[in-house]
Amino acid sequence: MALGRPRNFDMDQALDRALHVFWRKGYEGATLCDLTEAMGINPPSLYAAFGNKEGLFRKALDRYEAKHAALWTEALAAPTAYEAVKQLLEGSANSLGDKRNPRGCLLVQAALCGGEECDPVTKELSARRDASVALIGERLKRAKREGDLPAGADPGSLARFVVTVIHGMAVQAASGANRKQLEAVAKTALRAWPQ
Amino acid sequence: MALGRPRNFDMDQALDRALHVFWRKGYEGATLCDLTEAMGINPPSLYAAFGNKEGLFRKALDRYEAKHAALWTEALAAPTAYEAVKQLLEGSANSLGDKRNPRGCLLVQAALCGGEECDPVTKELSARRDASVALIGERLKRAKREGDLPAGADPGSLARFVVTVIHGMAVQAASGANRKQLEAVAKTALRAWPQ
DNA sequence: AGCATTATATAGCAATCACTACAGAGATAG
DNA sequence: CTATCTCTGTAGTGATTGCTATATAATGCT
Repeated sequence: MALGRPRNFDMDQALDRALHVFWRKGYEGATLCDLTEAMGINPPSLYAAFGNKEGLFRKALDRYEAKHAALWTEALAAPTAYEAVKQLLEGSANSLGDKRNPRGCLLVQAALCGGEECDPVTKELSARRDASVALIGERLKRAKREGDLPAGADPGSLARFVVTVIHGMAVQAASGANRKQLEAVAKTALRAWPQ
Repeated sequence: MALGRPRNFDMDQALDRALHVFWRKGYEGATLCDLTEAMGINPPSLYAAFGNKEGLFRKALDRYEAKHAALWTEALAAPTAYEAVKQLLEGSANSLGDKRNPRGCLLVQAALCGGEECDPVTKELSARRDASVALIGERLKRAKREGDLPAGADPGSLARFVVTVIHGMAVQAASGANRKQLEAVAKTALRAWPQ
């Protein structure tokens, strides 16, 4: 067993609470007072466990992505590229329309921009959003090789379009759009599929 | 002429400078120190002219929208609904890809979420974004009455889709997407047009 | 000139920010 | 038991936040 006094709180639960705060208020908007209160711990415990505010945010971000990983891996494993994108768009609409969660998407609204002190966070979020473009792009390149996409189709542009719509839905969700409206957007976007 | 000591700075230029700061750093991220320095004035002058930080932001927001009004009015005045939406999407791609401006869209990134003190700003931005959905929706309803849209088309959903793509492009632009990539997204989105 | 009025510059306000020094509590090891 | 180690709660750190009190400068009116 570990030496010294044992930790008095559950890491996963505390991280979930922190995630919830960052999700609602963004990186800059979430104060340490907000965070410690929601996590049920005092500042020294937070700093001992997570380093600092940015470290806590990165852990919460990992947790956020882990919760959405299933949707992405399952969607991208679909037999056809169209089916994969359909699952991504509809799954995103469904998730963003879930009223049990805070509105919107953490990767979009936590720090689209901000003061200088949150520059690394802004860059990190940007990189993770770009990663999803690359992920879909790889799936669509494979589809093109397999003849699952018309010869004229551009996997890169198509991937960027899909992610653009998902992030646009995240903005809509942040404004209060409901699941039905988001599903209609997803359905409309699918009409852009080549042939 | 006005009574008392005349103002020593140009309102429009100062507002442009403030807009630029809010555009890059968002509402919370822009400090009064950032703003006064960029505007070339001292805090008392700012407060005398604009009331407070939120008042200044609202004025900057008006100025931002005024600069984009031409694109919208001209696009919505196009003879067909398709041409109107085409101009909106391509115009947005062009504007968001302009490297002379800060990245992204002020209405999206200034305060998608935040601490409690910026709640009215978040709501104001949300309302203005919704207004653009309504604006396009009205144009598309007219198009349907005129037979310019198929009977099965839903003007409301279509309008929300268009705005969703534009806001998604704004997120892409905030991450550094260039004009060419944004134009490709706009082109792909237009394929979703009914019939 | 003298007064009223408005803007400016200096300087600093209370409140809040992210973060930490310190002492004690709770565990293991010997 | 004592020694050692790590976590916890209290209480606060200096820095920065949005904002303002005060005195002075610059104008028009009489």
